[in-house]
Amino acid sequence: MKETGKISKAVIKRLPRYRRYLEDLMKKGVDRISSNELSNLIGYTASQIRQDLNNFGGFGQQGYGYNVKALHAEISKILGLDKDYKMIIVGCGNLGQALANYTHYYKAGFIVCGMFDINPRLVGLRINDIEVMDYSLLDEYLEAHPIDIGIICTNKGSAQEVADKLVAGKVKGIWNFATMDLTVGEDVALENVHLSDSLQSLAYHINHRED
Amino acid sequence: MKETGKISKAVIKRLPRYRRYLEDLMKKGVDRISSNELSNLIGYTASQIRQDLNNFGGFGQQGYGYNVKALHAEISKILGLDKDYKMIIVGCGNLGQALANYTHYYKAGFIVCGMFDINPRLVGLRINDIEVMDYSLLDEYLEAHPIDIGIICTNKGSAQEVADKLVAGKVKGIWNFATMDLTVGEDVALENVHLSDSLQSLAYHINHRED
DNA sequence: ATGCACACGTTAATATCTTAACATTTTTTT
DNA sequence: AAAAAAATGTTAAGATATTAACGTGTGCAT
Repeated sequence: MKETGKISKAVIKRLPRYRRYLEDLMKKGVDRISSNELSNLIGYTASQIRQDLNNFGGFGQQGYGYNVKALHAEISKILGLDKDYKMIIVGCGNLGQALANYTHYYKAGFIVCGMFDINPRLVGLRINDIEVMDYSLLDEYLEAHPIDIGIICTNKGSAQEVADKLVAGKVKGIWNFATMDLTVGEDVALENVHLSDSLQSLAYHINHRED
Repeated sequence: MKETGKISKAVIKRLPRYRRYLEDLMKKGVDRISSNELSNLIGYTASQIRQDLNNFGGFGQQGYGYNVKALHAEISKILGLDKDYKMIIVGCGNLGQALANYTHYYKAGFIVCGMFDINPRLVGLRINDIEVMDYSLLDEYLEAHPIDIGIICTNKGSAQEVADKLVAGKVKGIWNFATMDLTVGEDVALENVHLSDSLQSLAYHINHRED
């Protein structure tokens, strides 16, 4: 693989999408594909596809195109999907519970190891075979179990405190669903899913459809 | 308000974030704020903030700054949050159910009017006071009830079919949670929440934290 | 009342991202 | 076997987006 200099975030955001289409193609038994054909499927220009992929190395072959299976494997590796990730969920309301199931079903490699909540009614519950533990046990749990990803599904009032605990507990990344921007150290990856923002964007576009 | 030419999507994505911070400021009783102070809070450059806001009109005043309450109201209006949106949810698994509650609690103005599922075990259930109807009734429901937003929480195999029904039923926008890119007409707004893509991005960033 | 500092709106410059063009290599066809 | 077609990697051009610079109007202090 080519020396990865500084890859822009826009490129990274596109990689999972490439991967999805390649997966579909694999399932259909397609062996090879050109940037032009991919362009027709995905909707990015062929030029952009070649440009994107070339950030990481020359995966294709002139006159031939790309080997679907090999490219899928390369992208998976770039994204780090050849590894496993241990995750915990903090905040076990509807969304937290949904994610506990979601990740279980859809994403091998992302393993929910524990769940935490402050609500006594939820503590002790088993969701998708994972026990909900009391929030006060979070610190010591993190000390005893190395965790890669912390998922925050609390209300916004608690989110930063939870993030601080996760960072102190040496998680490598945080997946944040709280309606709030978190401050974490440089060495912790942060991915926000602001559902509320997303819905508001949708509202805007609904009102400006003729533009 | 200024004539809205063609506003870039990046700007729109930032508006809800501005709005959130302004809401916090309102709650704290702050009356006025400068682009510099906002910059320190939000993390965008002051220049970008002025640039963004100026796309829609001159909301500030030289030597003074912006009136927090007025700016909040303006942004709300731009986003279309001065209106109500009737929504239905198709696919009532964990995620669909979570959203039924989520939107209820957190977003006045976004009203879940109906829920649909193909699973007989879910049909008839009441979630957050909304009855889950059989999926086969979707078409006639949409004919009888004008709906603004359709939320797709099905698996990817059904997502395009559902989208087609929603479009035929004259929804104005689709909020898509299925792991799939949908094709809809030009006159329908589409907002994707690809959780799986998001998690994969996070994985990438976890593995490239020193860059 | 006058001057100074503040801070917007706007124009200009810079940086980034996307698209197009092309030279080269491989495959396919005649 | 030779020529034509296909399709990459890469360089160049064009388009967007971000940041900086600046002129001007407003408020506050002396």
